[in-house]
Amino acid sequence: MTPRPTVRIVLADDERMVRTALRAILSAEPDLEVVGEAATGAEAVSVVRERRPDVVLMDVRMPEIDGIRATEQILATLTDPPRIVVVTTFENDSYVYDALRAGAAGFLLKRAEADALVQAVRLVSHTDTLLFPSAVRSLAAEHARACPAPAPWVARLTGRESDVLRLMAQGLTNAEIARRMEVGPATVKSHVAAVLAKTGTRDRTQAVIAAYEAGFMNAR
Amino acid sequence: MTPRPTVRIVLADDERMVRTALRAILSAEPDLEVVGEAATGAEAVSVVRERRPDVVLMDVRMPEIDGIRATEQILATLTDPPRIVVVTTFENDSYVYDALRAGAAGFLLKRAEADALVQAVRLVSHTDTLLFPSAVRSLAAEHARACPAPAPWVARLTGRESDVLRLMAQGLTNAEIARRMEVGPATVKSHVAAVLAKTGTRDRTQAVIAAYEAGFMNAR
DNA sequence: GGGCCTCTCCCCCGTGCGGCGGAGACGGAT
DNA sequence: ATCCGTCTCCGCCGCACGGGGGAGAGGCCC
Repeated sequence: MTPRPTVRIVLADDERMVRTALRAILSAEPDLEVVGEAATGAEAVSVVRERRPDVVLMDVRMPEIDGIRATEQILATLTDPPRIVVVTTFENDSYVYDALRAGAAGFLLKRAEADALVQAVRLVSHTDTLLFPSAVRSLAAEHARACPAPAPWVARLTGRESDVLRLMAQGLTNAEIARRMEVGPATVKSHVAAVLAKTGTRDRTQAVIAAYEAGFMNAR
Repeated sequence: MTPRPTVRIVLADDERMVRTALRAILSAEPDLEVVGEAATGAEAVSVVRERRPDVVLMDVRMPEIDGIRATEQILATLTDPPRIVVVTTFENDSYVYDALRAGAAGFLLKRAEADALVQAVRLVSHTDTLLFPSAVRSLAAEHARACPAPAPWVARLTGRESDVLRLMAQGLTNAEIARRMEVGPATVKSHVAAVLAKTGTRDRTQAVIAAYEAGFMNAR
């Protein structure tokens, strides 16, 4: 393997014992170096600004400023910011999503084995690769929910009917749709009726709901 | 670090050169051993069944059966299945989602550095940790889109107004909502009017759209 | 006691909407 | 040549909906 440069690490956790444990694990590796610790989110921001580490292990729950906000602040204020790995106890924590949105480079469970921790830090330090607990599965499941297989009726809509439904789903009245499509209002009424029939709905509101639920609005 | 047991690996990729390159990279590590190769999805399934590796590096695009289906079959038919890492070329491949749904333990880009590859294999071989390319960001972004920060008007709705909007967004008429809430139709009309005012919409359809766009339907 | 908000309910009125039935024109299938 | 699907448009009818304006009961705050 290529000779590894030293990875400079800052630990942010409000519990001293956790920091000590992490330091012990990481310091045992010759290529990893803990260059700073912080017990609060605010402290984390200033310590990172000062020590310029390669990687930050950030606990989510901390006094004053939580790990998510601290992550945001670090990424927003520093040029060439460190890779931030968010650490938490429970994997179905909703913090996962917040952390990702905040720009965290990785996510780790506290129950992870020492070995995994060390390799995770190395991995995240020199790649754009995110690493992740099995909580990603729920993310993927959520994605599946957000992008359901298009309902059968979607394929049965004619071109104009799709256009009409799309405009309906933007809250336009029949008259507005007619103007937008440059056809007569009566034509729009016909298309709307066809859409209602094919979607099995009784009014435009239900049709719009069907469009959303079918992921019709996400397509194209 | 703890003494590492040997990680047995199967490579599945339809291009011989890719397999050769991966084998060269992985074999350079004393603790990694390539115990089999496959050029098609079907072959991958049988080779894995035969060699019982710890980790499979699976290309998505392969003849006969693609990597996703092969992953599904392996996970469905084998007890104590290997950890499967799906490999692809482009990171915004929609295969990412399919791979996760199929139960892949990890996801790697072909452009990943050798170093990252080696560590990824080690990491995935002995943890339940998924590792991931920056494509996760798009997943997270998608999640953010599906769960946008609630629009300011959401907090301004009273309890009953929220109830009414929720039922509106299920396609119910005012009369149906009234029955469902066990109040008079006139009451529902009042609440609907309040909802329209607070959401800045002009009819129930637009209100329902606002509810969907604000992630109001995902809440609770 | 007096505001203020919420929930409840009433009236009238105009209209956008959806249901019904029909029709002419174009084009592709057979 | 015939049928079928699509797009275009017409009239009529009933009603659910939304706007406007109001009102009483209960709770909360000061």
